[in-house]
Amino acid sequence: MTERSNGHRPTLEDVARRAGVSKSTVSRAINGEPKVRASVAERIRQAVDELGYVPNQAARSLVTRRNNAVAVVVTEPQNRLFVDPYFDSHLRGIRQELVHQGAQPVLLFIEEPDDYPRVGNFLGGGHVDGALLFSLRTDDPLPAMVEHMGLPAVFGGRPAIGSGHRSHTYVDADNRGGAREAVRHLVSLGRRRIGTITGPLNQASAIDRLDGYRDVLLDASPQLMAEGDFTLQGGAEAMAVLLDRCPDLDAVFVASDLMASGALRELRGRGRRIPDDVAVVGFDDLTTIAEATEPPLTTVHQDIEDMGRLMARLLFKRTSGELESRDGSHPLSSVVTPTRLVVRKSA
Amino acid sequence: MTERSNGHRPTLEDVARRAGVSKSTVSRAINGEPKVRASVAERIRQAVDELGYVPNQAARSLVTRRNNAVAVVVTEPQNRLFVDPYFDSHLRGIRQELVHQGAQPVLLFIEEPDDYPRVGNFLGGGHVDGALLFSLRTDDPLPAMVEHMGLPAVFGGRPAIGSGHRSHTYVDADNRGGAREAVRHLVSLGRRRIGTITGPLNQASAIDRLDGYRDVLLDASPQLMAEGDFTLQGGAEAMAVLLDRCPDLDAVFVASDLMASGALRELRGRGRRIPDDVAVVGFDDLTTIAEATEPPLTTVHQDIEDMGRLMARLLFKRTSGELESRDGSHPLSSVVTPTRLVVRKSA
DNA sequence: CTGAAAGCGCTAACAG
DNA sequence: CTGTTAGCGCTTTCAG
Repeated sequence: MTERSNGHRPTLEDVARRAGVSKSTVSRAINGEPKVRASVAERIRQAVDELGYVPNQAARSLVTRRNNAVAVVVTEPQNRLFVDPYFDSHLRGIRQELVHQGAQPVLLFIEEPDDYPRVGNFLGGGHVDGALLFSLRTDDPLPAMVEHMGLPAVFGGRPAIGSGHRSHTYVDADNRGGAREAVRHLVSLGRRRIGTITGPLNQASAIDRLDGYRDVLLDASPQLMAEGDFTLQGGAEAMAVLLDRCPDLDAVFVASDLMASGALRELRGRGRRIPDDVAVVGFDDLTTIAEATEPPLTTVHQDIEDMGRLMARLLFKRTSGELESRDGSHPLSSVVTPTRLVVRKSA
Repeated sequence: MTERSNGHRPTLEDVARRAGVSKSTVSRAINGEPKVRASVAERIRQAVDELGYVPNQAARSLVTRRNNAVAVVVTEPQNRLFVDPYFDSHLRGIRQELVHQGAQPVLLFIEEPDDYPRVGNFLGGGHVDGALLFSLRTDDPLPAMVEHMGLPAVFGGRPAIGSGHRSHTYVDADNRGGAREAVRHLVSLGRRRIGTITGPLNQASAIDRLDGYRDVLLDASPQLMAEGDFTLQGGAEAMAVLLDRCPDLDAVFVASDLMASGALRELRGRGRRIPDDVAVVGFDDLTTIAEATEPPLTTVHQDIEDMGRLMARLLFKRTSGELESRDGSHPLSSVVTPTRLVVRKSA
C-alpha cells in the first residue's frame, strides 16, 4: 500500500499531482477547510492514503509559526521524578488539558547543568509553541532563558526570587496560607513546642511554607526548624535532628507528605506515640501517602492535578490570544490556588 | 541586553546585518565550520548574543532533514510508568547515550487510543530524527505506523507478533533463556511442583518467559500457570490463585520482581516459609526491589540501563549511516542481551 | 575565506 | 471553489 519507495517522503506536490489538483487545494483539504468540493476532497484523501503522506511540520510551522506541541520541562533528577506521586498528578492534569487543546505534550528532562544549552536550543528552536516549567530552584537559568527568547511559558510554582524577572506567569498553591492553617491547627490542639521540617530552601514552595509557619509562630527558635529535601529519607533524618535538638517537641509541621511519612517512621522508631506525644501535619495531601500512613496523615490539601490543568490553560491563552504583551505590559496574571486542611489522625 | 523588542524573533539575516557580513557566513560560523576568520566569527558571536538569536529549527531541518531530537514513546498508562523502576533504568541509559550523540530526547506518552493519531502525526511530522518505542502489545499500531512513514525506529523489547512486520530493529533481553535458567535452578533444588506467574500475555516478554518455563517443564499443567499484570498487586493475586489451585506447590517462577514481591507477601500471609515451603525466583533484578524483599529475591538479571544505551546506539546507526535499507534488504540486526541468574535467599 | 542565489515543503493572500 | 504567486528562515552549491 505504500507506493512510494523511491527516495524521498511524499510531499504536498506529490499528492496534488496524483489527485490531479493544485497544492493549495490539497493543503486546504488536509487542513479541513470547508471550501473544498466533497468529491475532490475524497480524491485527495485517497492519494494521501496511497502515498502514506504525512505533512512536514517543519515546513508548515515555518510559515504558520505554530506546531501544536508544547514542552513540559522538568528540572529534577529523573529518579526523584519517578518516585514522587506529585509529578504524576501534575502531569495528568497538564496532559489532559493540552490534549484537549489539540497540542502534543513533549516531556523534557533537565538533570545536569550540561542539559541547559541543549534544552534551551530545543525550546528556542521553534519546536514548541510554549513551555510549562517546573521545580525551579532559585538559581535556575530557565526563566531567564525563556524570557530572553520570548517563548510563552507558564511556571509550576512561583519561580524563586533570583530568577527575578517581573512578569512570569505561574500557578502556585497558597503555600504560605496552607502552612499557616496547619500550624494554627497544631496550636489550637494545645501544642506548645511546634517544630517544622522544611523543603530545600532554594525552592519557593519550601520558603513559603516556612514563612507560613513563622507567621503563626513569630518567635519560634531556629532550633525548631530542620531542612529536609522532599524525600522520605530526608524527612526521617530531619525528624531525627529535631528530636535530638528538642526532645520535648510535641508537634511538627512537615512541608510534604513524603517527608512526613519519613518523619512518622522516625518518630515511631523512637517510641513516640502519634499524635499523643507528637502531632504531625503534612503538606500535599497525596492520598496514596496520606491515607496509607500509620496513623493516617493530617495534611494540607492542594489540588495538584487541577493546577496542572490551569497551567496548560494559561499557556493556551498566552499562545493563542496575542491580546497581551508586545511590550510586556500586560503579563497574564498568575493564579494562586487555595489549600485546605484535611484532618485525619496524626494531629 | 535583549535589544530586539521589535516584533519578531531575530533571524540569520538580522545577525548578518548587525555583524556586517552575509547570511551564509553567519550560518557557517554558527554551525562551527572552520572556514571562518576568527575575527569575523567573534563579531558574529557577539551579534548573536546581543540579539538573543536562536536558530529556527523548523527552517533548518527543512533543508537538512535533521533536527537532533529523538522521540521516546512510552505506551503505558502514565501511572504505571511512574511507579515501575524498570522504566527509570531504561530511560537513564537512553538519555545518556542520546545526549552523548547530541540529540535531545523528547518523551511522549500514549495512554489512550485517541493518542495514536496525534503522536503519529508528531512522529511523522519531522519533529524528530527517529523514535525509540516501548512496551508494545500485540495489537499496538505503532510499529506499522512508523514503518509506514519510514521513520527510523528501534524497539525496546521484541514487538509482539501481530505487529508482524519483518524488519524491525529491537533490543531485547534473552527472556526465554533467562526463564529457562530460573526454572532449571528450581528443578536442581529438587522442587517438583513448580508454578509460574506470567506477565500479561499480550506482551512478548511475558510470552517469552512463559515459553522458557515450558521449555524446561514440558508437561506442566495449565493449573500451574497464572497470568499477572506486572504489578505488585497482580502478583499477589496470581499467587493466591495458584495456591488455591495447587496447595502442594513448592516453587514458583514469577515473571517480574515487582510481581514476585507481591507473591512473597501473599505467601507469607498464608504462612508459607520461603524458601523452605515454597521457593521463588523473580525476573529483572531491580535491586531496589530484589534486595529489599524478605527474604532477598533470587532473580534473573538483565542490564536494563545498558539495553537503553544499546537502543539509542542502534537508532543512531540507523539515522546517521544510510548504509542499509533503501530497499529494506539490510535491516539493522536486532540484539538480544544475555541474562544471568542471581541467587539470593528466596530460592 | 565570503557572498549570491536557489530551494527545502508548506501556507496565505490574491486572483480567477 | 481552485490555481498562482510569494515567501517563512535556513543551508548549500557555485562563483568570486
